[in-house]
Amino acid sequence: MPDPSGPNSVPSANALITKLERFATFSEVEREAIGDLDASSEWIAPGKSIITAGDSPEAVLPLLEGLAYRHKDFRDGRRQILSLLLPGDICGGSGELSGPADYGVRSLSRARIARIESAHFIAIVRAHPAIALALIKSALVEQAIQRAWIVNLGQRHAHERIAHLLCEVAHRMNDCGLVLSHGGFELPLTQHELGSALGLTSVHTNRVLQQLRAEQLIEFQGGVVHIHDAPRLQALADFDPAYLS
Amino acid sequence: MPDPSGPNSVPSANALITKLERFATFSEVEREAIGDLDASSEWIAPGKSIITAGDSPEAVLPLLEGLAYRHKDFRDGRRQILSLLLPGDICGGSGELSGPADYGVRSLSRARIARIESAHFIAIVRAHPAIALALIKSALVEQAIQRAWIVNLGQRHAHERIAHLLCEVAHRMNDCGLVLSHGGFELPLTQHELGSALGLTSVHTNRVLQQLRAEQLIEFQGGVVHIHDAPRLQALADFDPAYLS
DNA sequence: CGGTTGATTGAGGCTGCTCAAAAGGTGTGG
DNA sequence: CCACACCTTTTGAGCAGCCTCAATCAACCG
Repeated sequence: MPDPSGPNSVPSANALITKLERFATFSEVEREAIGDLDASSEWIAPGKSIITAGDSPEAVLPLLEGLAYRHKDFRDGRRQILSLLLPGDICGGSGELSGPADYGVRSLSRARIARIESAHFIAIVRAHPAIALALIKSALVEQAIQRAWIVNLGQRHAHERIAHLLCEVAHRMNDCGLVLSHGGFELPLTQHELGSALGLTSVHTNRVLQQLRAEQLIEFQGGVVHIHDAPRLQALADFDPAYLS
Repeated sequence: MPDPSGPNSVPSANALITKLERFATFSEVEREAIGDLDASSEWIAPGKSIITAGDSPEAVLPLLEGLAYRHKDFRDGRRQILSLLLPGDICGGSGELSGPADYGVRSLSRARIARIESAHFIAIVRAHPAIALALIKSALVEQAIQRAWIVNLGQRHAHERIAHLLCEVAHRMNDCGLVLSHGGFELPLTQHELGSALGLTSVHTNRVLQQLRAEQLIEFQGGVVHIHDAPRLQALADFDPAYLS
């Protein structure tokens, strides 16, 4: 049944469905239940706030296109980036599902965000066990990623931290089909932001990036990452991609 | 309908049900679906391995009584404690739900662990949307706790880290009814293990604990924690308990 | 009482931080 | 097309929080 491309016939596959289908097989009924998120979606410019700490959007906000990150800011200026969000990831939510956000979310690039009202989201989960299971599995993978960050911040040295984060992102970008033809990928973080994800200052991040560049391991410029020697980078980071799936 | 205390009539309330009921209201049907975990449970001595990294237990292992922790070990001896597990928490699982464990789990005290076969667990989730939702909410809280650890490790100084972790544990212990009559609680970690949770060496952990003790903030000895000045400790840690529920 | 584990103390060193400034890039307005 | 502002990257110098190595002390246990 090729090309049912009449307008409004079949909702276009969106990043959320694509991601959840990594964890479960959905029937057409379930795909329709998640529905046409394009309809509710909105484009956001780079660097804009999607969720502010303390917000209660009363909805679930999946990221359909573009990149974003969660972050926690201190009053005194310290800032920690908590996670990088790729298409299919859920930026956050609240309402019946959870309390007000304990973090903010910002777009890294032009990004498209959908909006599923909390009550509707819960109704979907109640009605479709396959979706509930996929969400649980997806949450478990997200926990594994967070554990990897805990290990990174708690035990690894600066160059190991950078290496590990870039290995993780490279894999996740690949899963999202976001690796460019020449093998690099777009990651429009400043060195200051990269440092905030790694628990390092921008000064130190800069110096270590220069070392890694000098060793022909990676390149990080203009918001594009090139990994020149993946095996050596993975060895340096002690990276094992098993946790990402 | 008081006291149906005939043998094998109503499964005794267990810590897993108690925890999930913080997130949803269960009917008797749902409580029975989770079932009598006592039957499948086993006591484990302190300091024993419950899950070994790389394991695939093909089951979900809820902690019913006692304390445990997840940890990741490096070949070179570095170790990071990833989370503290209290009664009601799920130590881990694998099988259809997730890949092999990327972490190990050890008991901190005498502990009772239940075992729910993966296939059975998935059947329960499929059949009971209320349980699925409670699991999702529970996973979201666990993610929030992990984010707090990321912030701790990435941005806070040693004394702030210790303060924040103890605030978190005090709250969670209280939720589990594990705060002792005199206000303290049992946390049988060595200073070395506490350091492993905080990304610090045991030597530095020791010195900072002495400072906090000297400032009349806390006491940490013989596996028992006393918080002498909770408001000041929370201020030091910039602790806000909202994320724990 | 020796052995083991954990807490404590000391001295010295390194990773990563702070403060400060300069250099390079980019967009805007005159 | 230049001047200017702004942001990011880069570099330098000095400092400090935390680490490493090592030894001692205290408690518990067979």
